[in-house]
Amino acid sequence: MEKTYNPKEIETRIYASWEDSGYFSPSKSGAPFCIVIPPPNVTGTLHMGHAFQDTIMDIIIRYERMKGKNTLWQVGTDHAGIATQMVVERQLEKNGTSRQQLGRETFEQEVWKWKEESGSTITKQMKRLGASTDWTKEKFTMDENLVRGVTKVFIQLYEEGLIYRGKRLVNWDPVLQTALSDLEVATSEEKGSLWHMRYPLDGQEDYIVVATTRPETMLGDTAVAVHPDDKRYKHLVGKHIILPLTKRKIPIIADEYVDQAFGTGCVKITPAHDFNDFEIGKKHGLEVISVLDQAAKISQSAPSEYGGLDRFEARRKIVKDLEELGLMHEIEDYLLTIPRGDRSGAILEPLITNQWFLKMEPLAKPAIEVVKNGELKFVPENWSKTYFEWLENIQDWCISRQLWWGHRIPAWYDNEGNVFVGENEPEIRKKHNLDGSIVLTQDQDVLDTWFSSALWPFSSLGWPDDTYDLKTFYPTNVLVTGFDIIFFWVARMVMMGLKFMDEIPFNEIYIHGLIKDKNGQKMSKSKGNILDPIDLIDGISLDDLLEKRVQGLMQPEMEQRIINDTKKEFPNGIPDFGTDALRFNFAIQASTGRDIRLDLNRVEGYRNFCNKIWNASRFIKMNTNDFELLNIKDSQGHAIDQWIQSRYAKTIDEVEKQFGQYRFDLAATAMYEFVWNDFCDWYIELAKTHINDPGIADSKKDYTKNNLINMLDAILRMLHPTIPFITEEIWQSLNEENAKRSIMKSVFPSSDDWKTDDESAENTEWLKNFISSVRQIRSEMNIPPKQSISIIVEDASSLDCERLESLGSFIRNLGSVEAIMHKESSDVLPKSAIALLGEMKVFIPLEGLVDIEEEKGRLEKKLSKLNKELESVQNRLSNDAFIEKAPSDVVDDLKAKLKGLISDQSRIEEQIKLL
RNA sequence: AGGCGCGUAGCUCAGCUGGUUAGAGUGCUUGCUUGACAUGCAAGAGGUCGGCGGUUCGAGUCCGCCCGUGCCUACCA
Repeated sequence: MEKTYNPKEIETRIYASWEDSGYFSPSKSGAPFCIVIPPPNVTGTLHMGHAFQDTIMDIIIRYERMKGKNTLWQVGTDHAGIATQMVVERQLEKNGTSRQQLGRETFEQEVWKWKEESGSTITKQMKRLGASTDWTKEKFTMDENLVRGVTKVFIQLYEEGLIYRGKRLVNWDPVLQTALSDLEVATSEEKGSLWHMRYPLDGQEDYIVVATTRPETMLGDTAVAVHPDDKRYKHLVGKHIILPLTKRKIPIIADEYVDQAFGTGCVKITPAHDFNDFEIGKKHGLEVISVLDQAAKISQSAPSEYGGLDRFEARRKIVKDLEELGLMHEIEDYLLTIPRGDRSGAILEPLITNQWFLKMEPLAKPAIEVVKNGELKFVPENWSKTYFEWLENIQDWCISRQLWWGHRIPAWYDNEGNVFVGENEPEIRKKHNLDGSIVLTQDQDVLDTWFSSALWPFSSLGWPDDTYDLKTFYPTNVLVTGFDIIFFWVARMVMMGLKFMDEIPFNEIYIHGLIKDKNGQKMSKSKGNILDPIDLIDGISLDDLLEKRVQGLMQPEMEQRIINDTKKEFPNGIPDFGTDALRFNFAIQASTGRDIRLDLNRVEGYRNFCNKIWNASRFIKMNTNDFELLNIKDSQGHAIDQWIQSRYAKTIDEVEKQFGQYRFDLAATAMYEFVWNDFCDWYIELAKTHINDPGIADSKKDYTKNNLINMLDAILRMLHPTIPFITEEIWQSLNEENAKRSIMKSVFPSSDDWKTDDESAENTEWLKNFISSVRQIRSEMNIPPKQSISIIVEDASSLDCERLESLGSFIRNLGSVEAIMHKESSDVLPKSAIALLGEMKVFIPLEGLVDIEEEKGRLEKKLSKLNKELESVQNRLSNDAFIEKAPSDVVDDLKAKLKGLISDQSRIEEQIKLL
């Protein structure tokens, strides 16, 4: 072992050896256990959220693998239609071309090229994180079998009447020029205006006032609506107004949808450009006039002076024109909800277009049922509520996208517009008996990316082929994901799994929190607060970090702020913490909360933890002749050995319990505390004394030496799922046999492996308390650590005496005590500091060491603390209701405690008097 | 508007079905070049658990209201 812990060197070397070993592949023995990865965007990079999620999945997989399961962590990436197309288009733009100039086929080739170039980034990052995914089975959502799967699913759903095509109002992104599903709409509150416009009544000199946030849509108004009970307007229902600028005569209708209290109580109805208006239009048989084209420019169906104007230019012109006509009643500042595309950020436009839809209700019902009946569980359970809420109010899913990158919709049209759905053109011709004279053209659209992602749990395992993986691993065991994609992905996978596999895709859904920055802000490129997990692993200079954060900013005006914030938060850049430290940090932060704030100070703390493990191992190596296990006759060992074993057994039970309920934070805490506090701070220190005690026979010491090695081995195996690299490195160096194997294929420890001797364990607890008391006095009395002291004990029980006899050397060593004396009744006690240990008094003579007054002060402080507690205990015990109603063991415990407190109190008081 | 979550030490967070003196990491103070580790060791200070009320023998924990804060869903022009 190297003298210093150097994570980087260890980690890259070890990952390569794992990959070569083939250990990530299923062992094909034992019960199957499988996780499919939420496929990241193929051209993306790994962010902190991925790193966190991957760490959790890897902990689970490594744990189950060590438990002897036949494990598969199925890995792969998503083609991410919109995101990827956008990136490539931006690149083309830089090179002075566009997808339109290239044409569809060339463009697709360009995307594939880009995918090949950048697709490995995320893979490389995952490897740095130690992900034990089976890379030989890596899938991509546009792989051959997945394409076949998507087609098969589409055809079947179409044939069952669940997929249909229709001219509907959809969320339209005028920048990307594609339809989006409801889920891809991100609404934000933004400042705007509410324009109150006068609409002249037909044949009268009067007008009514309507309010709108979007005056440009007035060109497409086909009615004005009022509430049927509204007395102000009752007489106008059935009459008409003359729509300004277009001179169109449109009716005044009555509909309960109208809120009388809002604005004037009159609503303009534009069925082609508003979802509500569309419904009202349908109900009242209104004309649908679309006045915007796909780029959100005014279309030819509007008066020619507006034709071709961008929607916002049109707005300004219309407002101006109405003002000139004296028809603008009032303009009010207004806060409104703006729908934006979650990818492009463009303001969306409700637009009438031909799209493909999937009927959701029949699919949603069984998906609700499996969670209701407990077949499928959310962890934490509460998330099922969110899941139900969405599924119970589900809308049909617009699955077509006007993109070039994705799964092409398997539908063809003839010249008359007849639709044929099938695997390919020849098949369709055969099936429908269409001869060569009939021209068929394929639908130009592709499917929503989530359509193929919904099949992932089975398509990634080989479906529609009947593969070993599919047979063995479906349904998978657990899905690990964030709450932000419960609708997008989780619910849809459940629906598709039930529909096409007749089984749920996974038994449990573990929903974890989202990684936020130090200030609780979501990490995003635009905020400039993103961190690359690799930069926490390898470290990064401030300059490099700044460069990364301001590169390719969408809003360059943010640059200065980002630079300032970054300089403030990371004045010296980020140090290299290593993968294991980052993983341990993720594990210990993985509690049930929704936000996980990254705190580099904590990561540093866990880097120190790794360093601690490293050095403890070095110590053991040095003290055991290179981890050499000795032949021993002693089967029990010393009390300290029994104690650490029993602590270990408790810890491993705790770890298993917490892993079982996805509380990686509690498991990690238990491991941390055991390793550092129990093993390093106490056991190793005690073992030093034991091993170096010349009065003890080597045969006795050998047990402890072996125990150090065996405990280390068990600790490494316990820690391995969480911090795989350092544990592998040390474990392989334990002996020659290990060097040829891997800790990842070793057995996860069990408490059954350790006999625990409570009596020995208690002796050691007593010893710890004794040493702590001495140290406490030394420290509080400012007795230099090197200065040896003598101690005198009084009122020692026979057990105390026995323990002092057998464990005295530890006290002398760890407390810098030169002599321990028993006070005889005739002895005169020198002025001393006192500690109480049960019935026993421990005196430290202070002559020549410290001021007596100081000890007095110390005791008085102790006494006042004691008195406070005593008071509270007495109060409770003097309460009859408590005695009567509280469980007897609680009462008994408290009574015993009272006794102890009273004894301590009187003894301290006595001592104060003595001083 | 509805739903969900959060508010515990300076900071980042635990605290399970209510029961000793509310814990950890980090930071802070004091003392230590201890033969594994100063990425360390030992000791210590620091909290009226957001507020008010209720249930209970007993509340950080359960209930209600309020304040602050975050997220999700929804058709107010």
